[in-house]
Amino acid sequence: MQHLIKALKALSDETRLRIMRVLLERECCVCEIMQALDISQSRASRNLGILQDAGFLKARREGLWIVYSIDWQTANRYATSLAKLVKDSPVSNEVLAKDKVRVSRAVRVGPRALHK
Amino acid sequence: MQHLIKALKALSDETRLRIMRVLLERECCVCEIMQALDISQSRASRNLGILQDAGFLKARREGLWIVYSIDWQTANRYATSLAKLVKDSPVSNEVLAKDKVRVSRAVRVGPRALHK
DNA sequence: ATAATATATGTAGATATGCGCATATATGCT
DNA sequence: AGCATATATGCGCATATCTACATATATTAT
Repeated sequence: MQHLIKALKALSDETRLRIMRVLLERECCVCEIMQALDISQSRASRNLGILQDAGFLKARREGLWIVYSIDWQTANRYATSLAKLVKDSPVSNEVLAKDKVRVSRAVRVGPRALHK
Repeated sequence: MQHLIKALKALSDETRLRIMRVLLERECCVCEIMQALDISQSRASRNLGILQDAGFLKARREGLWIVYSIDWQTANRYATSLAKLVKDSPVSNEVLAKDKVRVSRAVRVGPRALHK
């Protein structure tokens, strides 16, 4: 039951749902998530970490960057079900729409270059 | 997005997941939930209220009792999807097993009779 | 080795959540 | 009306959560 609770808790947050929606578009490094959601570096990193810990995301390093993406092979089966649910939920939302536009323009340029 | 968050938050709590599991067995009044989970009256009532507010449960009055059950016709479509997810999640768990036994023995006798 | 850069994390403060206790509310009975 | 019973809710407290700021860690290039 704890795995389910962990997955549910991880998802019950606006920032993290936004991250999930963005990562359903395409994989991103931390700095691209910052740009997509227009949030701080620590906020992006921490929330990505929470989603990963709950089994939603996997990460790989590419030089200085760490690229996060949705883990459809995760050990936490609840995470997969919930990720599907999010994917198939047609939410028309102002915030999500903006995120989508920004992620399409996001580039792999770090926080320093974004002076944040 | 707020409806989804509300539903997810409502479910990400052990007490409320236990309540959902019990109500998947059969409808219950507050005092039966108290017995099934072995929790206090205010705790049972409050958590039932949270689940109802999130769209998971419906309630009807029967004399002094208020009977809660899972609302499969709820206005919150996310609640339906999530309720199905919970229903189809085969969790073998000590706590849930005990709840199941206790709810099978629970009777419509109020808090007063349970001296709580 | 040093510097530059991207990401992770310790800390503190603000806010949210969950619970028990006491009390309010609603219904049914006499 | 008055009383008994079942449920809801105001309140206070303990704990959890979220964020920004500052700093630590890891990688790459010189």
